[in-house]
Amino acid sequence: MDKLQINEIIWQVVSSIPKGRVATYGQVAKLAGCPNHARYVGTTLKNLPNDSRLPWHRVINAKGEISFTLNSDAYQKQQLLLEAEGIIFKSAKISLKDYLWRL
DNA sequence: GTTGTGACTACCA
DNA sequence: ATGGTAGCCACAA
Repeated sequence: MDKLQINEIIWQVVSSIPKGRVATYGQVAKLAGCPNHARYVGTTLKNLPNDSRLPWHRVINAKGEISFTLNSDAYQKQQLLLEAEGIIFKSAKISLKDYLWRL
């Protein structure tokens, strides 16, 4: 299993996250058949071209937060994309964890 | 080969 | 609940 295939699987898993739901890096790694590679998922997403159609914004960390430094422009961009899908987590009662992708 | 780094996690105090 | 820490592992320099 070479790494190009791993990337393809990761892309496939990410693209299969239902709209309006989110998944953690660990979750994606696991579904891709690579437990303990949560970090690699992040690196992979980082390498994505800007015009990629992949819903990378639906991938968050295990704490149920966006994995960018708070209020960085990348952070705000992701938050915007999420809100565009109806994922609002600024509310006191609702956090990103409430949108976790469950099978 | 070695070292440092990171869009991560699970534990533990 | 919260912060620190130790695993984790691919990748680039």
